[in-house]
Amino acid sequence: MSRFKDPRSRRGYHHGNLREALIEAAQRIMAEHGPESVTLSEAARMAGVSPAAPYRHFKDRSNLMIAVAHQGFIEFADALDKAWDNGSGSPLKALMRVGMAYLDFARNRPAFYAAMFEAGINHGDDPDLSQESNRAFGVLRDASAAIHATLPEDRRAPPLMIALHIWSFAHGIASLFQRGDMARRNLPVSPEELLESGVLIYLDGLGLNQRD
Amino acid sequence: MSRFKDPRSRRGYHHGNLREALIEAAQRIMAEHGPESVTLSEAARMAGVSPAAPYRHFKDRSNLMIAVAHQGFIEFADALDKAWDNGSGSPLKALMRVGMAYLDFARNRPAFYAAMFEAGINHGDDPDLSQESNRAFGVLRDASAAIHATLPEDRRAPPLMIALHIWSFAHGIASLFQRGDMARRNLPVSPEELLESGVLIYLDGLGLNQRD
DNA sequence: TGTACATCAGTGAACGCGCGTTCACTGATGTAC
DNA sequence: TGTACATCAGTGAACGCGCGTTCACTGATGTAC
Repeated sequence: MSRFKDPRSRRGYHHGNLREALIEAAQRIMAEHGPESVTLSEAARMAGVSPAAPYRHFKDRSNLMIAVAHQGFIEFADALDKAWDNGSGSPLKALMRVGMAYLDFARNRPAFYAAMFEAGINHGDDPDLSQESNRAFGVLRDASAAIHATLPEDRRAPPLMIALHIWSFAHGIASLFQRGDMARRNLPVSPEELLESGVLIYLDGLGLNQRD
Repeated sequence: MSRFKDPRSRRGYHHGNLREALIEAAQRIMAEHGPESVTLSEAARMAGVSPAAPYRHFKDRSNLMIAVAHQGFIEFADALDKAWDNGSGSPLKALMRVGMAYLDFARNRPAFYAAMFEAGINHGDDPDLSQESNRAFGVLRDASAAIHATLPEDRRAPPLMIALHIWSFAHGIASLFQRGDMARRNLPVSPEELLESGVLIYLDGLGLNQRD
């Protein structure tokens, strides 16, 4: 796969993997020069093909951006699911792993993160996109449901609400402190510590027995 | 002020208020066609001046975007401060007002919100910008300190940490559900209810007496 | 196993367009005296 | 109160550039027989 990243490694007339190479190129452009710098021409150049070639795979620029977001959600959902690991360990530990995976993704895949959440792409428009985004959220829902099952009944919030709370919290931390702008702010704690402490306080408020 | 929004209302050779008119125009372009569509030329056109005129006020396009973000943070800090209202009512009520103002701003000023948080502008680069952004966060810090003072001592978290938690939470909800992409998701609750319920659970975890 | 053919995934030249930016300029405004 | 002058904030024409997009084309690949 990585041999296609280098234009020089192309052999012959057909690229063989152009679609993926263009997504990869778009992602690199975003990471290095911001989302606004992504153009079909530049992506074609990086992939080592003529400027007309991308039109075999993408109708236009925005189509490419949607593909980047789609790929991002696939990897995002995979990462969350791997962290979840079918809830191994205690529900609390599993939930925390998912939260940390969320932060990791925002830090290590800033271009994907931007395409997914900040590029103004309408998730409803693309079924594939919303399917993957639902899969990612589904992991958080599972993790929340597992936590929910351990809570005292009189203080239970609906599991979906718990999932939305935690998703929002993780997303806020990731957006504010894990990338670009504010990441350099002098915080007294790391984003990871911020997430963990906040979630623990929140779960305390739901009556979680911390020794679970 | 609003008479400058309409190019036809210009009288004479000098615009008289071009800088503000360009910021206003950039904001409208962002709201209608996204951040990527903002160009100095288009902003000039909307303000009714020649494409060279903006260069009297902004070095380049990114300079204009920074000015938009700056103006956004001024209005954002003002809105939070007004909601805070010197902590009138109970600390809890005042904090909730600030949180709601955060969501209101994201909904009603999407162009500002995008310029402030999603346009990849480095806050550290512009002292004016970071000053206003600090002022906005300062309101949340004050509100958190007021809450902190009412908490039982054995469970107190540092007030700064409380502020960071609540900021992240509000920001996550605003980013995910209050604008564009996900705003149309079928949520069982409104963003406002989501914020309020989450904050109440969180403060419960800190031992807040809900009758305060 | 070879050949004919259809299909696919690229080429490369060309075009129109709008943006960013510069330039010498000019109309309007403010102020010293 | 008038006048001279400096300064400021615009004009409008021009340019180079790179992008998006189209077009007829061609090399490579796969498959029927």
